[in-house]
Amino acid sequence: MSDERRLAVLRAIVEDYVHTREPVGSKALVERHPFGVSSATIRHDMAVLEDEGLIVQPHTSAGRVPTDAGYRLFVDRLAEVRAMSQPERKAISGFLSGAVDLDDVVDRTVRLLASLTRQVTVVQYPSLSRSTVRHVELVPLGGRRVLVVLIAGTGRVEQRIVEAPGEVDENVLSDVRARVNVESAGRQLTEASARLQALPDQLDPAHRDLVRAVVRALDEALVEEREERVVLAGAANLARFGPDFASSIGPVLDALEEHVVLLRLLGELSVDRTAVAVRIGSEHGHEGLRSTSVVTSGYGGADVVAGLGVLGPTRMDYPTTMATVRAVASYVSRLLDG
Amino acid sequence: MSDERRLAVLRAIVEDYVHTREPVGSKALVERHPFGVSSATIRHDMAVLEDEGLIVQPHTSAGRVPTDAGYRLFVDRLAEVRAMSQPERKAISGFLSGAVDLDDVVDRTVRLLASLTRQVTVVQYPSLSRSTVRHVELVPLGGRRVLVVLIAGTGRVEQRIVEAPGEVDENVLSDVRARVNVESAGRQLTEASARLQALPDQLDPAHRDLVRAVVRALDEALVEEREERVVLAGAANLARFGPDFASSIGPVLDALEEHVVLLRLLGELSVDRTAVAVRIGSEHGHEGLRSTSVVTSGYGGADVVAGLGVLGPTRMDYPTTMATVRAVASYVSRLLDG
DNA sequence: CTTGGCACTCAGTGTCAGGGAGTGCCAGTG
DNA sequence: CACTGGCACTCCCTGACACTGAGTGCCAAG
Repeated sequence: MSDERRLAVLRAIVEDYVHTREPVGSKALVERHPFGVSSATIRHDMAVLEDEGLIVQPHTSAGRVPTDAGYRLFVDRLAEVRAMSQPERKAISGFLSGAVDLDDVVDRTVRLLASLTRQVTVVQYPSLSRSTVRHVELVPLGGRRVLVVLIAGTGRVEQRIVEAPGEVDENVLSDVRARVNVESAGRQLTEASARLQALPDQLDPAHRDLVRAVVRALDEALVEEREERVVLAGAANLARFGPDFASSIGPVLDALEEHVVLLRLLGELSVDRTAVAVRIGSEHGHEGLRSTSVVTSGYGGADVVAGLGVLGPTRMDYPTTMATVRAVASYVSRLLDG
Repeated sequence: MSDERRLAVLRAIVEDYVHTREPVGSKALVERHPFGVSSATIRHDMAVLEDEGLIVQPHTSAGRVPTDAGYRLFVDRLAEVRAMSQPERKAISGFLSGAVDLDDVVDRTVRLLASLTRQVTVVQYPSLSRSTVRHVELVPLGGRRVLVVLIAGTGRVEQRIVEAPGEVDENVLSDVRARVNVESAGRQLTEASARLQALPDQLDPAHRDLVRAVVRALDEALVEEREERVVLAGAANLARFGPDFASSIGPVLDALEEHVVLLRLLGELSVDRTAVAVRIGSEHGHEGLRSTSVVTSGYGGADVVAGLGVLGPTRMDYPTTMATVRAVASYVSRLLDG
């Protein structure tokens, strides 16, 4: 049993299919690859591979196409990780280092990934969890409404509107603002949250309700880490995936609007969170994304704080995509660390 | 010359075509509409309408389809503006009033519009121009870098990173922060910008360079009004526009990624900026959007500060779309005003 | 101005045959 | 035992062809 050659055949099928987008047959295969055996032999190997569930034929008398399992084996054992060339690395770091603020970093990252991979890309905003509180601002909006603005150590900003129980007095607000900042500024978010819990009781009972409202809003923003935002780019590439993909385009667009789904995909990272993770076709268990694969990685300095990734047809160039995702994630991390 | 009936024929063609998505012929037309004349007569009317460039036939022996000019005339003179029903109004205001902050208002608005119209929707973030400065925060990021955060009266936040000429001293920064806020807080953006221009000269020469850098960054954020952000929703609806639209989907997705294009569309509002504006097919002069129409409106309180809109195939239900856009814009305005 | 009649055009559909690519199986060979 | 060449078979794809149906333009008559 030439186990070796059978895997080489699988690799060749994957590579050819990714390249031509058409089912690959035994004859074409021996012509393009120097196996040193005849097409009949390859046919036999292919039959075995099909028995193992690694390839299928769309219909009798057509070539073979890799299954999800086939791609999985390819990614795990056959793919040679392509190294990025020097100019590519240069281009990545150059483009990213031009960013002026956090929004811009995220924005540039997602666009860069999209243009490098020509696929759909997703970048998650860095999460607050490991971050510190830089400043808290309270802005009276007139009437009973107060805008609470939290500036985190990363530069990220959380906003929230609060209804006070009664008319808001500017002096009271100043007092509360000072107290809140004393308790939270410079501290880890979780610690700040704990300290703020105790704050209402230390204040003039008359303003307790207002303080409670403010604290609750802040606390929610801190602990819940709600509004985990993601940014998308390259949706236009969907149209370029080819006519065989056209039927899936609707469901995929649906999924892309469901940011919750995307966050889940980015959240389920591998054990080593900075490693590149690949989920193929039905592996990620979302109906609308059955014929797409997702390549993700964590990024963000010493503590990994967020994920980014690429989404494309299962028939994608895994080695290149994985290399690109890894390179971009590493550069963004370095940038945020510095 | 029964000018009257000819227009009625055009209206019927537009309505039927929007409904059936198929070229409409004279026979089908007289069956569905009580013109009181025969199909031959309608045929004659249609010939005239075609001469006037209001309708065309995709190929000989097919029904007629409205041209951009036909839709234009329909929108300008034939469409009866549909009123929103009571439950609809209730649903709109109910959904919008649940918003907790500005981000949430924009987010809910764009989703609401998308689900009501089942088309692609765009909402522009409220612009700063008429707004005031609420607070300016300076955050040392270590080394020579300083994060400048501008909180505007609307609750909008602008961020920017500045390289100081030398190591940043926390005390100096506090001083600058105080001065900047004195000069700008509570003032109109333009006025604040003017005042800040003069600030560097009033300070200790030793810190002038730092101050200049900060002021320049602030000023840019104020005057340039860069990063006019837009939010999208309903891109998935593109796939539902039907197979005849499938060929345009790529270019349209391209255009949607070019936020500059969208901003231009939202910016070119009508004379009365709160009125609903419609641009049909090639009217808006963007190649990729040749077969789409855009329905927009300004929104945002006493001073109109931003735009929102709907993008769909030229073959869209204009009366309903226009009514929806108008209603949503008016509710958001009211919400932001209150 | 309207109408019914008529000839014409053309997209869409269904059928059919031929070509091509690919497969599975089998008997033979080193 | 692995590999090979040969062969019959299956099924997609394409082009040709005819047919149908919807729609048109034109015209002579009401």
